[in-house]
Amino acid sequence: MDLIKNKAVSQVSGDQKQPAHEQVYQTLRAQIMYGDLVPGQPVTIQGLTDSLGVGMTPVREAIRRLISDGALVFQGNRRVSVPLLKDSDVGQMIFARIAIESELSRRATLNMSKAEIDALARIDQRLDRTIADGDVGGYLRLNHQFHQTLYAHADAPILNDLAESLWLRFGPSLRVVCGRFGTQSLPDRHKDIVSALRDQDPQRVAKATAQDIEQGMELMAGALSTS
Amino acid sequence: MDLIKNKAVSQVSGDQKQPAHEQVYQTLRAQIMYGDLVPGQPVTIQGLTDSLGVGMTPVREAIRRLISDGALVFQGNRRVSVPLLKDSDVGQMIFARIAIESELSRRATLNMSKAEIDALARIDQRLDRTIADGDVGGYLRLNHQFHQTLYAHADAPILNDLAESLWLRFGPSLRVVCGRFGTQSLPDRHKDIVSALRDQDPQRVAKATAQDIEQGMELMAGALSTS
DNA sequence: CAGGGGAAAATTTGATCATATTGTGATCGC
DNA sequence: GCGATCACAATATGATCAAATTTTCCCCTG
Repeated sequence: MDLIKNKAVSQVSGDQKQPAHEQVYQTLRAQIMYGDLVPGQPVTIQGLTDSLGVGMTPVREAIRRLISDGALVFQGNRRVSVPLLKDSDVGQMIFARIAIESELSRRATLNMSKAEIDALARIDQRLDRTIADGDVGGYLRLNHQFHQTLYAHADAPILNDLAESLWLRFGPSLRVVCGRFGTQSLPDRHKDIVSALRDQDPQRVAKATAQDIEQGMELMAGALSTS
Repeated sequence: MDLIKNKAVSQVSGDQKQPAHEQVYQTLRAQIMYGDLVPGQPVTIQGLTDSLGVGMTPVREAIRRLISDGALVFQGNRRVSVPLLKDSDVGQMIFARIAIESELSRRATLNMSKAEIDALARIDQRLDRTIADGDVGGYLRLNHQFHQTLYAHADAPILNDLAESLWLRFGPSLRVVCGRFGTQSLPDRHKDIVSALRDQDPQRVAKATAQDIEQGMELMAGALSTS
């Protein structure tokens, strides 16, 4: 929905001479990660060429990239759709996210200045407001931004790629869960993370990150199994 | 080198009407993982269309997928090349591989029948022969096949994807190391893995896998830092 | 005579290619 | 050494072909 709108926005925003296939990739990526596309929903090339106003080659390339990312799945009959997670998928993700993102948090801890920690705390404050307002879209974006900002300081591009790949996979399902249960019940261990960061205590930061992840994912697992 | 040869082979082998972009992807993926392409070597679209005998659209799609896999890197000026690992990259990979692949081993242990363990042991025997013969290409393929076969029994597609992504990233560099030091010095904890599998001891399987990974990766790290 | 099953046509979507356009790097002249 | 021009490679589009799904219509059966 409103795919054309997004294109217009991306044209206005300060993008200078980025190739079209990159634009399409970023646009679709955001739509998937923040749940604008429903799990199970089919994604067609021609539909995107029409709504985005670009040729089919850039669209095809963007779709291929997203398939390799695990953000889209190839359904055999050369149909592509947004993946729907199973219970066992969530279990694997809990394990992988805790392993990788705890390590990213640990590595980031000693690299962050006071100002950078403050910036992180400000993101969390805005996040609280979205939860209070029941703004699901805002919550998804800011929650991702919080973790992304933290992990960026770990200076570990490969681990970062792995983490991003996982976020991309559970994004659509998380949206569904939030839509069903609202934002009130969402856990938020971010206060603990920020506090541990100020103390420069890598172990506590990693532990708090793991708890944040586990609570969020368990909630999702529960919601998916009762669907 | 010999890109046309590979195409011919893939046409002969039992592939029935797989789309060309999938073929190209598989071909390039194998060439990267098993080190037929040297790190730092530029990859051009037109070069591949000529050597593979297909149009540029399938080639473009395959390259995009491999970039998302981390198997190729986009060098900014719309140049694409095989990545060259840095020390810190190897450090991240050691952590991620041990975390993910140990878990895969653990999960696979109780799922494997006696016959399947025997098949794994046979792969390892063939592997020993390639080491004795100094057959680097054969070693890379069989080593991968050993781990891949083991992990396939874990029934964990997401963790499997993550592991494959990592293998794809260090493949070219591993080839370089093997080429420099030969196959004699390569570690092989596979005997321990098989033995622990026969005992149905998940913890020992995981431990042996972690040791196998650590030894191999440390060797690679040492070789890369002295280059 | 009505309802359901199946086959064939039509529409929709995907895959590939050929071509035009644009941007980048290199070379040659000043 | 610096700047303009030239050549080449990548990007993007539209056209064309192939495959799959859906729809429709006819025939058979109850």
